[in-house]
Order: sequence, then C-alpha cells, then structure tokens
Amino acid sequence: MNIFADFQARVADALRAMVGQGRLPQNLDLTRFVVEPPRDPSHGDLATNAAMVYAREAKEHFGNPRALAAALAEAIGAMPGVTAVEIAGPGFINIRLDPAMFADVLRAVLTDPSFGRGQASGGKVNVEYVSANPTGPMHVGHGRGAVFGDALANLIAFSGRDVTREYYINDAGVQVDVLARSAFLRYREALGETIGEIPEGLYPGDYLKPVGEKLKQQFGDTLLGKPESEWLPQVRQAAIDAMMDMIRTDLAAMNISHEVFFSERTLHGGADSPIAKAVADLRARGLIYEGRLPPPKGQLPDDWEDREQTLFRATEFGDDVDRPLVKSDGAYTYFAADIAYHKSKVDRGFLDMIDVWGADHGGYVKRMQAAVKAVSQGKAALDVRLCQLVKLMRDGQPVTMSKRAGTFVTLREVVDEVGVDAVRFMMLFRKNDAPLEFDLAKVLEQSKDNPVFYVQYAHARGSSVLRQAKAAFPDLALEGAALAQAPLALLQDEGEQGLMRLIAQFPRQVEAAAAAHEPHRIAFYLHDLASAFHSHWNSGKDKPQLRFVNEETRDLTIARVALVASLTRVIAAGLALLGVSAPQEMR
RNA sequence: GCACCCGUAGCUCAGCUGGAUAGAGCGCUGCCCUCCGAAGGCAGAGGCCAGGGGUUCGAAUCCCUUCGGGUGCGCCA
Repeated sequence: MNIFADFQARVADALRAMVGQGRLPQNLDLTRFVVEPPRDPSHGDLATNAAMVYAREAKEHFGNPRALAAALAEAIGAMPGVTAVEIAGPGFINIRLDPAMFADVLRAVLTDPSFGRGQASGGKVNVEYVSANPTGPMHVGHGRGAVFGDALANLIAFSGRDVTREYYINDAGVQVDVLARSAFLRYREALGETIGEIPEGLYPGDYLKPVGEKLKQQFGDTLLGKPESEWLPQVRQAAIDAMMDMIRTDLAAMNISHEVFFSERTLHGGADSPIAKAVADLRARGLIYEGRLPPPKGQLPDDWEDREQTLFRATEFGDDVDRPLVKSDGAYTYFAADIAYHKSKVDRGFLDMIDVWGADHGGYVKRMQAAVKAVSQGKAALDVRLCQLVKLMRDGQPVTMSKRAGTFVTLREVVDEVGVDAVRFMMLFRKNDAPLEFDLAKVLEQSKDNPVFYVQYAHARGSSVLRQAKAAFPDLALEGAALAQAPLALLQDEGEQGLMRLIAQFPRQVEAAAAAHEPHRIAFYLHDLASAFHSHWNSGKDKPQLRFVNEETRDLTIARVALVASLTRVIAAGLALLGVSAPQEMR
C-alpha cells in the first residue's frame, strides 16, 4: 500500500478526465507531475504540483495555474479518504487525508509481510559488483563497492525486478601470471627452500603461503624441474581458485553472495572465442577500423609510439575517442574482453545492467556505455556507479595503510573488528560518489552520533515496548493480525501521527531509491524514522500520558503497541534491504 | 590540455531526478535528569547553497562560464 502512488494514479485519472472533456489538450504526458509529502507538515499530508506542471497546456482553457488547480482540487476533494484540499502559493494543491487512511497503512504493515515491495515488473537486471582481482585479499575500498552493490541489488529486487548478482573474475592477463609466479615461490618455500626476500614485482603477502602448502600436497616436488611454461597454467589455476575461495569467504562474512561468477578466461581463446566473435560482429557492422590515434594531450607516456591499430568507433556512441582493441603484442585489450563480457550479459537477456566500480575507473565509463549500446544495437542500457575512496580512521586519526610497512588493513580485519552491521551501515550512510571516512572507534560507540547504533537502538527500543506491553497485559496478542484489530483511531497525538506519516513513506522511499540506484536513501530514511521515534519517546518523559504502555488505558495502549509494532517492522524491513540486522535488544 | 565526480552552517554530511520559509549530527550558548531504556532531553544562535550569467511560474538541483579540490587520460588490469 503506497498512498503516494495511489494518489499519483488518481490525480492522473482526474487529468485524463479533463483531457476527455476537452479542457486539456490530447497527448498530455501524465508522468511529469508528482504527489509527495509536503516539507512543512502544516501544509497537509500530500501535495501535488500538477497544476503548475501543466499550466502551459492548460492556458487556453484555464488561463493561469491556480484556475487549473481549482478544477483539480474539486476533483481531488471528491476522492475517498480526502478531508480537505487547499490551493497554495503559485498552484500547489495540498491534500489532507482522513486519519483512517494512515490506519489502513498500519494495518497493511501489520498484515502484509511484503509491505513496501514493488509489483513485479520490467525485465531482468544484472548487477555486477566487487569483481576484485583474484590476486590478494580485498581491502576496505572493495568492501564499499561490495556492500553498495549488494544493497542496491536487494533494493532493486525488492522494488519488483528480477535481479542477478554477478562477479567478473579477472583471471586472464599478466596479473594472474604474476600471482602464479608468486605462488610458485611459496611452493618452493613449502618444500624447504629458503626463498629470502620476495622479488620486486611479485606479490609478497603471507596469504600465498597456504597456497604453496597446498601445491606441495597436490604435486609433491614434481613441478620443480619443469619449465615455467609447463607449471604455470596449473599453479595459476590453483592460485586463482584459492584466491577466489578467500574472497568468497570474506564476502560471506559480510553476508554477500553472487549468483554468477563469470570468468574472463572463458572469453579468450581461438578464432571462435567470445571476444573474437564480438569483435567480428562489430567489424561486420562497420564499427571497427584500422587507424591511428592522436597522442593524448598533456603528459605523453614514455613509450608512446604512433602506430596503426584496431579501433572501435566509440565516438559514434558518445565517447571522446575511439578505443583500441588489440595490443601491440597481438593480444586483445582488456576493453575487448569487456565488450565480449557485456555482450554476454545482453545475450543472456539483460537489457538493464549496473556495474559498480571504484572511482579510479571513472575514465572507463563512457567507452563501456558506448560498447553496450553498440553490442545491443541500442537496446540495452548500462549504469555505472562509482564508489569513492574509504578513508579508514581511528578516533579521528587516519589509519596508515602501507603494504610495505605491513600495516595494510584488509576488509576482513575491519569486519572482524567492528562487525558486519557497522561496516555495512556506515558504507551505506553516504552517497556512493562521495568520499567516506570510516572511523573504527566511532562505529562502536553507543551514542546518538553513531547512526548504526541510533537506528538499531530504535528497533530494540520498539521491541522493548512490545515486551513491556506484554508484561502489563499478559493476555495481549502481539501478532500482526491481532494488532491490526487495534482501535487505531485513538492515535491522535501529533507525534504518533507524524510516525504514521513517516511509515507510510516507506514504499515511496524504496521505489525512489531503487529507481535512482541510491541505497543510501534508505539508510537516511531509517535514520529519520529512528529520530522521530526517539523524539516521540522522549516526549513521554514530560507527558506520561503519551507513553506507549499505560496500564490504565488498555485500548490506547493496544493502539500504540500496533503503531510501535508497525514501526519496528518497517525498520527491520529497511535494515534488511541494507543487509543490517535488527536486534531485539542491545544490552 | 581534455573527460568525469565534487564544492551546502565553524566541522562531517543529507536535500526525495525543478517546488513552498534550506535540513541533520558534532561543536557552541542557555535550560532540564526520582518517571515506559537519560549509553540523555528541550530550546537557541549559526547560510549570498564556491562566484557570475542563463533556461521558467519557480533553481542548491538543469545549461554555459570562472575559480577551487579529487580521479583518470593509446596497447596496464
């Protein structure tokens, strides 16, 4: 039940009727106006800007926006559940609702386990996130993308779309060869050799030692005498598998799992490989040519050589320059593989795809979007969400991170130290494209300026009210269906009605956040909800008659318990979207 | 030099795809704690939304431009 969407539809109907009467022109785009909660609650429960939006089209019959507003207001005033309609300012229509409408919302929350969930609609959506290289442990920056992508996928699924969570494994290219050589060194170490300092250019981390041990168990010393060309493929695969196991385990520690792990390696191969096919396809459509690229302005790379190369006409799809697909050594570029990868997504039926990347890949967005347009003949759309850096702090002081000094902080260490809930909530309590300061000490504080605590505490406090109510009235049934029978009309206090209005916004917040691909909105909405709840709680200090549980007033208590139960359900549902737990108590 | 992101209270940040008088936390000032959970509460001060143009009924939000930060800039992944 989404009263904003309901009224959006009703006002659209009213406008359509006016079109039918010839009072408004045909072919009116009825999606342009909004029905939203007014910023100032004294303006009522709902407001719409429809009269102003269509003022130009209405000029002929109505003259000015206020005249159209008057006609619309008349139609709105006749709608069920509306108690008052006012025209304000340049043509806002402010609507007051029968409190019974909000009681209906509470009953929906209490009886419908999928309150806020959108209607199943639209095609499949692919969300690709994390995609960390399988060469080592994930760091905190990966964690942000991981949490963001996961919450976004939750949100979009909840809004009614069919979502696939995907991870692209960069298991081709020189990096994984370096990984293999590094693992081979650990293998020799496991066999008793003294390997000394890890040479420059190889991965020095201890995390490869278990891989060396495993190689020893698997192969004994049989790899030692062989040339690199023979052992490398085997060692490489073993190392990649071990790294992916580690990454999957660390993701699982944050309650993140993907349905699809897509291997880049499967795109490579001979003349009938997916990359070759994708390139051939584009070439057949005249989107690939042999040509020269102007050198980049500004700082010229040291090894720049002007040469003719195979280029994709990215500029035809909005990119700044055409992009090379084949390296000077004849191998395909990473971009060529990425084209084939995204073509695979299109071939698998995804016309909506979202990639979550680190901000340092921002320069790559245009070419990827160009490629998606090209391989899908313009049918598919790619949104790339860039996650900014995470600055790790402790008590306001930056935590120094240096691989060399051995103070490199992995994502897993942070999760183990502060817990999943804190990590996930804080990562989502900021817009994805804004840098984030993550304070390891602050997120554990039990105080108002720790939003994780603040929101979870609201849920615990609400749960506490339910326990109190049960203690005061042992025969009270706390199940949703029972509470839905509560005399909700008794909820007359301003604070109570404010909470009901906020609760009624949940479906709208979900819809908007999903459409905008911005899960942080849910985190902020929950913070607002928690804040309103705590504030109303506190008003019970000065006015004991406002407390939720009063033994003298059973009916009122039941109504208030229903309100609190609704609130905790919405908080729990919102936290679930973020992947954060909703504790019953926090003692 | 070019592209993308960002610039909102002293600080850290929201601002619901263009709406009404600009929002929160911290910090600051002043009151308040026997009472459902005071790991606090209430109230107040604090703003030329970086600057300047434009678009329209209406701009923090969209366009242009200047300034100031960040990230990138054949073939790395």
